[in-house]
Amino acid sequence: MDLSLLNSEQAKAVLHKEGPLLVLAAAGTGKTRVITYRIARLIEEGVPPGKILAVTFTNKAAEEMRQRIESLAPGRASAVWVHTFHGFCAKLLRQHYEAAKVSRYFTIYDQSDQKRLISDAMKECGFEREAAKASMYASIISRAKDDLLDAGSYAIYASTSIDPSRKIAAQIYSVYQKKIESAGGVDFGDLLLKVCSLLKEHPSIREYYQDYFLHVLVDEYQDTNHAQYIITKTLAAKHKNLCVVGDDDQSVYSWRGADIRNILEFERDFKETGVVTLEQNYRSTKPILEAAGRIINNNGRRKSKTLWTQRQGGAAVRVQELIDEREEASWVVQKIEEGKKSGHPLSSFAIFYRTNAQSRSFEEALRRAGVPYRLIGAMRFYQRQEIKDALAYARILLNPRDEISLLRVVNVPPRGIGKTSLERLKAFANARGLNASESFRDADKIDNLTPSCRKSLAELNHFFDKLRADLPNLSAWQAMARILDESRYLSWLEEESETDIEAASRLANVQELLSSVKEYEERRQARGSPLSLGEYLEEISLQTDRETTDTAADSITLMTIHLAKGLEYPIVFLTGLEEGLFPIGSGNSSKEELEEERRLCYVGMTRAKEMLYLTHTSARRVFGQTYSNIPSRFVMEAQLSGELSTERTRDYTATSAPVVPAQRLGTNLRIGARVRHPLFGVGEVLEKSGSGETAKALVRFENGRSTKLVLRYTPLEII
DNA sequence: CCCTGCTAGTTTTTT
DNA sequence: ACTAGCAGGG
Repeated sequence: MDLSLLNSEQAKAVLHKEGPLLVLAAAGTGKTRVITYRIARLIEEGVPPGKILAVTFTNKAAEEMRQRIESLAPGRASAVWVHTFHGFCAKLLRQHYEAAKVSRYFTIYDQSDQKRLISDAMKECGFEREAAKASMYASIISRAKDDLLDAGSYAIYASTSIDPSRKIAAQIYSVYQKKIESAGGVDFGDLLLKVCSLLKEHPSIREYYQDYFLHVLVDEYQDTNHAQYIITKTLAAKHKNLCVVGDDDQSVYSWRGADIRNILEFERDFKETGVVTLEQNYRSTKPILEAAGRIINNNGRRKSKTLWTQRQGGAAVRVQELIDEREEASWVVQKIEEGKKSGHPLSSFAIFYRTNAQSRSFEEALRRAGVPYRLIGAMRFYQRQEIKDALAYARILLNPRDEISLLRVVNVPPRGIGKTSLERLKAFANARGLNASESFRDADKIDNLTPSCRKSLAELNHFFDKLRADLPNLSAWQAMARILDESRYLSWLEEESETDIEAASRLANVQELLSSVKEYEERRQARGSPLSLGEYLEEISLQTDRETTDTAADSITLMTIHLAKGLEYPIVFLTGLEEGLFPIGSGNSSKEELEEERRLCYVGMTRAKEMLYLTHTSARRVFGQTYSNIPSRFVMEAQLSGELSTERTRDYTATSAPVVPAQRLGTNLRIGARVRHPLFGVGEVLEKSGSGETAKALVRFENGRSTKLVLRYTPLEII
């Protein structure tokens, strides 16, 4: 192996022999290179590839790592265990389903399935009126699982809490857990939690894996949650060859349970840890690194690192203020067109934003200008209704107890099985202590069903039985094709498409799903074994987005900053740098939350290789209402000189409070009053609504434009 | 049981 | 501003 491509610190990490190793790899310092070289080196030294476990967070990262190992150690990469945490856990649970007390053919429920089930659980507990809070409870339950609190432990914890909502959460958690288990399902948190209990309660299994994995490597260690920490620690306990790579400055997933302490305290947790710090950046120009560095320096709790580069020169980071999000978008598009003229391919541009909603104005501007773009994330392929419908059929075939999926498609296409019939089915099931799926086949015994409904249920049952019987002889694609055909889902969409454009696009998506199954199948066949429907589902239920295979077309990229982590682009636009948007929710956010926003900003900036633009607007429409914004404190922290907008002289910390105190203006403002807005000019108040913080006024301005303004956020002046 | 008009939530980030 | 989910009538 050629080590000459590594700098001395990288080489130190690659060549580190036995014992724990912490690699603090700042942005763009060759983190993936270190981890893949290290694996290749281990293989070269005689470690069997099959006894190396490398864990990543995203499927994309896992795929990339596998490819890079393959190129360094040809023919041996496939034996290395390269997985996401969740993928690894799913594999273990299938392997040890009995010991883990899960159904052999368990279904992995994503967060939308989870939310549905939680709403059901809430109804059952009598919290119907709080249905809107399902996502809140979903997140409470998920965080509890990340912290390894099962329903029982959470109830104990809740009983000592003074917060009454904890007790409600505990009740919902317990009912939810019963439901998901009866449906033979696991959610993302369960994957981790159940593996932890498996390893804890079965010493023989634990010792087997502790023995088995000679080396454990974890990428993006700063994003691990407590459960992942325990899994890692347990697996590496015997050989103590644990190598973690990460950057505390890029920890941006605390809302998902990530605990930054895992990386900050690694040296304390694992005795005699080797520490390597990578600070030489190979990605960005000096001005970009310096600006990013000045910003991240405002964070208190971090392992101090300073990015540096040997590269000389580089264009200054540019800040641009725009009137509103429309102007922001057209300015960015204009810059892209200029860049294209001077020879940059479209693939070298990326637009980043804090929230998905911001993508819309960019999409509109790009479409208007005829610039091709790729939107990453937003409406994920596998989360689309029609895709979930199609997959629900497949899930039921494999896991007949899967109630969620059954209820999802039982009347799609319409089969005359409505709410009332389903209620009766559920009641019938409940009386027998079963879930709806389990008593579904006994439909003929259920009272009060209409004959047509009874007939539909019987037909559906027959359809499932027939396909289940044939399933062992079918490949994933054959199975999917038959499912979509025989369930009449496809022909139904075809019919609908004639009158409904949305159905047409859903049909196109389902057809795309079919071709993507085919693709998977062919890729797998190349490796020698056929792909079963079960294996296909396993792969994609942990996949949030289908990797875009058609990268051939030259296009620019749009995505949230979170999704941008780990990527790089020559020219980056970091947009919407406004107080309240980025950092988001300013005012009432804690110091920790603000520091996470700052890390996110740092992540976004350090994606740029050649040129970085920061934009902010003075007014932005949110929820259909115009808010007036001040530039993000991050703009000031970057201390950029030159082309900075005039706002630079403002005292940001002092003005991060609302521009106009609502109380004063809210009470003084009369209908008919003449007001002045810095952007829209002079106008007249037509209506007032709301009170206190939500007080709004409808103002017609002299340019003819009428806008409802939230007084708290609008710098209106009475004249 | 299906359709239509209303209401309420949505926009923080995702394995 | 937009939409998904729901209540109430056909």
